[in-house]
This record gives sequence, structure tokens and C-alpha cells, in this order.
Amino acid sequence: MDLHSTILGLLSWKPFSGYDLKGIISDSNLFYWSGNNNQIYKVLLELQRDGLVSFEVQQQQSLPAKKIYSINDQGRAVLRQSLLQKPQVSDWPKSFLIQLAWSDCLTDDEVLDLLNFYEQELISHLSLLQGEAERRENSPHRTAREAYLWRRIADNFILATQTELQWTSETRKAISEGNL
Amino acid sequence: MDLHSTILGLLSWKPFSGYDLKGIISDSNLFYWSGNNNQIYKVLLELQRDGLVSFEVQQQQSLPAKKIYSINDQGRAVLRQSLLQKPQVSDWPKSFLIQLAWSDCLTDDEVLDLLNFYEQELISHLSLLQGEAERRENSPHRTAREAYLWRRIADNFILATQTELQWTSETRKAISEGNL
DNA sequence: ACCACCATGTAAGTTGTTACATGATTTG
DNA sequence: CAAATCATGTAACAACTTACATGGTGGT
Repeated sequence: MDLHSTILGLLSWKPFSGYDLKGIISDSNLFYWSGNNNQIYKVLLELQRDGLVSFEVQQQQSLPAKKIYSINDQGRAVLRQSLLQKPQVSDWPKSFLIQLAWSDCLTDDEVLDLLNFYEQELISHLSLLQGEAERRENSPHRTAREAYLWRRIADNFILATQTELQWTSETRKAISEGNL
Repeated sequence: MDLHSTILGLLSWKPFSGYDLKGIISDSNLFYWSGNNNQIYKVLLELQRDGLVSFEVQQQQSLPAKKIYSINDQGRAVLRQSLLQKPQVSDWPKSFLIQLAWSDCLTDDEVLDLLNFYEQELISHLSLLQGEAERRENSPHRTAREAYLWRRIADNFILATQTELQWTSETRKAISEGNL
């Protein structure tokens, strides 16, 4: 699942402009790309060149014109293929763990400060995720199954963060109490 | 925590050749880079140019010579700074969730196949992680704290995978039973 | 004979990031 | 009057990947 498929997926939900996509991608936890202009506009041009999407220019009074991109049948077919790829487990960068791995360079207090800070970050991240999950404005609900899966996706982030939080607080307690 | 810091960290454990580092990095879950030659040898040259590491050539009979890299005090100082960076929560890419997000393009059976496959992948990944955690050869244990933290790091991967597995099997059950 | 391992490195390409450029409009 | 928002795009750079090049050794 790369940015091409991500954008095709979003367009399979509804038509968007490049600017819309940029906002959605950079705001969401799920679509993790930075949402920088360069890539999104480039990918849209490529998708159009490959005949998977098309756009209509929508003029606006007192605002710049938009290019509203829509997916076509060929785009939907390509998307379908990428959705059917064998899913693989992705163990990805947990840079905090690398920090802890070389903690022999740090004092006990410095390690505890790191753990405390990370714990606080997780707590505020968690409440952010929970807030988003309750609001739930920007998710598609074309079928009951889709609505259910989008709830489950939000839950996945929350569960992962809760697990990480519990791990962190246990680790912090063990370090601070010297129970190694 | 980028590749530079990762390599400095490994060298702060013990001296390694580029080839050693390549093996360690590509084998480990923690150091997630692909461990391709190009980057590792390039980073080693940069670290040496910046005066953070040095190397000795070690001749071997019937095998090519090695460059054994060692970290110096300046390197340790730079590493320390990067270890003291404020840790940030990384919501890393879960491409499987993006696949599920656009499942409206797929049939119920196709979604179930994906969930089943992913579940099996997680199960085998989990037993791999657990096996590694039991063997535990390649971890430093200069202090009790370091040994403890390396155990906890391994636990972190296991816990995260268990959480993901439970989430997946619950989701699969709900979809297969139609409890949306 | 062929493949994998050891060991270093380079070339060519893709992908991703930050920052810039333009220019009207709205908000503080 | 500075700033953020809307909207498109480009330039320059950094990071990462795959594949190639060399060449001896050891296993099947």
C-alpha cells in the first residue's frame, strides 16, 4: 500500500482536489504520509497520465480554481488489485525503543525522564485518538461493514497506544524501583 | 533516531565491521532499516569523516580484509545527545489497515481471506519473536539495567503483535458472523 | 557446476522531505 | 498588518532501495 493506492482509495470514496487530499492525508493517523504537496500533486498527475483518474476544473468566486479528481473503472480495478495483495506484518520504526536500547550512555534519572516524557506523550496521544473516534465525522459509511471496519481501524490505533502506554508505565516503575 | 544514531549505538556496544552491521540491522526487528550496503557503508564513511568513529583494517587468511569500526569519545557524545532527544509517539504505517479501509471494493469473502491470512502471518511472526526472545544471544548486558531493558524491548514487540493478533481475530469473527 | 558466505564498495533509481513561488481572501 | 486558509505547483535535497561489481572460500 503506497501513496498511489492510498489516493486511489480516497478517490474511490468520493472526488477530491489535491488540496483536499493533502489535508486528509496529513491529518489522519491511518494515511501516514506527510502529505506534502510535491508528492500528492505528482501522484495525481501520474494517475491521470495512466488513465486511472480524471479531473474537472471547478471555478470558485473569490477563491482559486480547484481540480476535482474522480476515479474511473480502470482506477477502481487497479485499486482492487492492490487491496487484494497478501497483507504483511509491518514491524516499523519505534525510535523510542532504540533510544532505550543504548541507555548505557545515560544515567538512571535520564532514562526515567525519557520514560516519563514518553508516557505523557502516549497519554495525550491516546486522548486525541479517543476524541477523534468519538467525533467520527470524516469516515465513509457506504455499508454497515464499511462503517464497522472504520470503527475497528480507529480501535486498532487506540489499542496499540494503550498497550504501548501500559508497557511504558510498567517499565518506568521497574526502573524507578530498581526491580531489574 | 536515524541510521547514523543506530550505527553509533551499535558501535557503542562493541566494534563492528560494515558487514557485521549490515547483518545485525537487517536481521533485527528493532533496527528496522533494510540494512542495504549502500547506506551503511556511506554512513560509516560520513561518521569517520566527522571524526566520530575510526577503523582498523583486520587482515584474515583466506577471507577478505575487514574494516573494524570503533566509536570514540566525540561519537559517544553525539550519540548521547541523540538518545536524550524528546521521544515522540510514532504512529507508523499499518498498510493492512489501509487495505481494510477501502474494503468496499471487495466481497465479504475477500475481506475474510485477507483477515485470515493476516491472522496467520501474525501468529507465525509472534512465534518467531518469542523464539528470538528465548534465545537472546545477540543482546548486550553490560549492566543489569541494560539487560532488563533489552528484555523489555523484546517484550514490546511481542505485546504489540499479540494486541494486533487479538484485534484481527475479533474483527474476523465479527465479519464472519455478520455482527456489525 | 552452482550457490551461499564473506567483505567491500558503486550506480541508478525511487520515494520522501522541506522550502519556495504565486496570489487572492479571510481572520486575529 | 501579520497570519492563516485556499489552491496549485516547482526546486533542491535527503533518505532509501535494488541491483551490480569484484573475488576468494566452502558446501551440496
